[in-house]
Amino acid sequence: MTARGTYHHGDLRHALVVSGLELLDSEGLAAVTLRAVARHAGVSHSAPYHHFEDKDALVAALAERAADQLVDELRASMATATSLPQAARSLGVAYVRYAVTHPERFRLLSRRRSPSSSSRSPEAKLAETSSVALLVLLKAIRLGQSTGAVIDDSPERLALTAWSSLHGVATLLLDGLLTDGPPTVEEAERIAESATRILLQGMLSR
Amino acid sequence: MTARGTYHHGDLRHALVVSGLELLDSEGLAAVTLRAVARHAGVSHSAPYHHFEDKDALVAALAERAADQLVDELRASMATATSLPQAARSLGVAYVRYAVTHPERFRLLSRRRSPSSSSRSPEAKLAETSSVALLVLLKAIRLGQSTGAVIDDSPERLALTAWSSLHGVATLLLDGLLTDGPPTVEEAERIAESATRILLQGMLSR
DNA sequence: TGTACATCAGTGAACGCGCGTTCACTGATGTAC
DNA sequence: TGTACATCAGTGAACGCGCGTTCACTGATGTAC
Repeated sequence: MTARGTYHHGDLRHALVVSGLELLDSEGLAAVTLRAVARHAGVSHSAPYHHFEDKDALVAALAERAADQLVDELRASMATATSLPQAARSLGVAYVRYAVTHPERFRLLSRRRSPSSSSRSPEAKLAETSSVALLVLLKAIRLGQSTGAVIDDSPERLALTAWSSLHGVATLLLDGLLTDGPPTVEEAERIAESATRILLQGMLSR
Repeated sequence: MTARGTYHHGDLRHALVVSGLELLDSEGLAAVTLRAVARHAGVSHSAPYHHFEDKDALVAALAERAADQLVDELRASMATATSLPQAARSLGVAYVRYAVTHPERFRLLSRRRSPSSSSRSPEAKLAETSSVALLVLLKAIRLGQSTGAVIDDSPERLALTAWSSLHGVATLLLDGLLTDGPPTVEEAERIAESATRILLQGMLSR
């Protein structure tokens, strides 16, 4: 039986990821160093090398976890929707809410791909994240077009425009440019809902 | 008479800013260290301290220059427009074009305010940058509303939605999520124009 | 159940690195006479 | 025009720091018998 805190056999990898996420959330990506993560987990600075090839691999694991979480929340937000437009609206709000409630994780996911990065996994996850959201938007738009409710434009272009707008809302909220002081979740949801509504209006036939 | 390269009396400060911007453009913000900038300018690593209080002050100067440049380009883009909607469209394209042609400068300007940062100047500039663009959007929207062409919604909300969308387009383009590979200026302009057009449609009365 | 042993997760000293910053200096610039 | 001098921009050695990574080690875990 492993005493708590020794981490022998198996749970240190998980503990390091948790420590890394806590450090990321509280002090930002720059504070996520191998030594700081090990320190935070109560372990020597060389211990992580038994679980991660190098620092990049640890950060990649953090990004992967963050991406999983975002995907889960986006999926959950759509679960209760009873119509596709409503699902799209919930998705938009959930996306922006994730950014505001987990700003550093959102920034980590938004980082550009570094050339020749060690692991491709987090990038793949990010692409998947985009795909999940874009797929819902596309479905809503195509359905709307088939009933004549949505204007006759390229559905991909419409979806990308909506997606861009939500990403812009999220980014500007994090930069503090849309609110006085740090945005509250309520403010963020209200702004996201408003933006989504205007976007939907712009895509409806007249 | 000062020999070229000695920088005695006056031009080193400027040369350091230029070196810093070149380093920023070519290798990103992480590569912008005091020592690297001095090296790039062909000067000892302690020379910058005669012109900048510390590293933050240098980076602040880079941000200020980048903000000035962006404001200039936004203003120039509007100069040739003959109508306010056209001006708004030009503004949107110019904003996204700046982001794509100067990605690292755009990221520097988009960074969140650091708490208790040394100089307030770049932040003020960034706010001004937003103001310049938002002001034009607001003017176009209010004029449109006065003639009944634009829907009767909060003009501030409409302007922020448009602004967010453009910022999102710019950010996603830089992250490579809207194109295969690095976006070309032509792709960026086309996407920005398309997004702006859809947004305008959404704001027109039916 | 007990004992010998192989495995391997975690340790801590050590490495080289580049960083920001300080400081006594030096030598070019420009001014007073 | 020449000379003495004050100024101060740029120098280079030095500092402490935290980083990523390596490596010989040790001691707990779990297995073979």
